[in-house]
Amino acid sequence: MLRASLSAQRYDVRTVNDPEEAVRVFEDWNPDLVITDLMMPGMSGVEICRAIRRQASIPILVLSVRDQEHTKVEALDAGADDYVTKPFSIQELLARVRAHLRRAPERVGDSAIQVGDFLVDPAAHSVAVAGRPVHLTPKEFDLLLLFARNAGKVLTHRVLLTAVWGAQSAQQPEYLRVFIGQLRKKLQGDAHKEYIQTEPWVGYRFLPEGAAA
Amino acid sequence: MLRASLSAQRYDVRTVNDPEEAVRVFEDWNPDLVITDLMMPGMSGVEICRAIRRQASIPILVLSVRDQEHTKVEALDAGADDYVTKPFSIQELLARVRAHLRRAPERVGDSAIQVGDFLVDPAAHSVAVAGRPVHLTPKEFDLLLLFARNAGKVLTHRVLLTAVWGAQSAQQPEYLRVFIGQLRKKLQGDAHKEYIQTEPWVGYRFLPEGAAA
DNA sequence: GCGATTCGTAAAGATTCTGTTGCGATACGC
DNA sequence: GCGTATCGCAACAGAATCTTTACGAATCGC
Repeated sequence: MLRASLSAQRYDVRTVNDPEEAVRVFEDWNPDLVITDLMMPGMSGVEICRAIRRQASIPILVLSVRDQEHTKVEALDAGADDYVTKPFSIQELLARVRAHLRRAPERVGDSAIQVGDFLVDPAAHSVAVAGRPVHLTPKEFDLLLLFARNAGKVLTHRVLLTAVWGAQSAQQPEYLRVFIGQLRKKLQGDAHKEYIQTEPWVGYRFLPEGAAA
Repeated sequence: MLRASLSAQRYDVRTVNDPEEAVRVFEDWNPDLVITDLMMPGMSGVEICRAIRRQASIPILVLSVRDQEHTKVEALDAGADDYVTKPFSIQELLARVRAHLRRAPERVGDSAIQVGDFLVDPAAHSVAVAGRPVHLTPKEFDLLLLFARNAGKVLTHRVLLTAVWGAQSAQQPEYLRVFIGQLRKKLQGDAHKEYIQTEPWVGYRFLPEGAAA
């Protein structure tokens, strides 16, 4: 029924019945949005959220009969963007889908980013600076990815912290100081370039071209 | 109660009671997320969504006692990103807030302003005068941004002070004197132009084209 | 003209932020 | 089970910014 309604709105829809098929279709097809049930044979919806989040940043909409608080919180914190309790109105669901897709064009895809001296590949979790491969830990990588996607702009402490460490850590700028330091050290290499500028009281700015140190 | 819960999570919260105050606080303060009731005296939540969408792309979360399908659809299509029906669980609301803020860095929206000799870019926190980049501290930048957005108009002391230092500092014109002086010094460069004019007993006027000194 | 208020400028003091280091806890692979 | 890599967290010196004060010059009302 859901499928029919979505198709009627001229969305291109694929339905799957088990997690394995989901993974396969997901990788082959690169959807713009995922709607999943919390109860799936073999893998919970929460695990699905996490699995998708590792690969892509598309909106995830979770459906469930369960209306319990902690279930919702868990799913949302695992990366879901919305949680709709059954039974739900089709019109509402379509409106929510529209709302999430409205944001879609603003989202940078998960393809590799090349800016300035940098090549950042989210899929491979690899980074190269001026041709030289650099090994980054997951948190360092998240940080750099965010910078690469917003090259030239100042990212505030709060934005960086919420994106990498979660909203509850938004008041801990110590983390940032430490990881910015590590990133600078790893990125610098031989060239005496300064890739990450400090904007005191505000945040940091990433210059992929580098600035004379 | 909502305010207390959000503050407890160390969010910086402002509560308003009517649409006019909402607009004022919104413009002065530039929040990262808005939570609004659908029922407000004087302006419907739907209108609020539209009004905010015209200016910014931050997430809007609508609360309401109304659980009717067409109400939800209307709000979501008007620009709301989420619709939560009362009574709701605080934990769920907090989780939804986290989910929306997680997306925040992808929406660094404000576009640069170009007027006269000036290029002011809020996203990059950068300023250039006649092509020459100028470094400004945060307070200086806020001040210049306000001027750039109101080029040619006289901004009163009170307006400037409340915008940059907050309402409680509206009676401290010393701040202004000091910072206007610093701005003039930094902006002037070689060209002997006067960009900020004093309007005695009233305030200051910004002329992006510059006037002969 | 004269007093009162405001304005411009400089500098010192206080405050907050930043970069760095180090250590223990935890998770992971072998 | 063990070693390694990563993360969270605290402490510190140093830097950048903000606040406050002071004083001469300019402006206004009378």
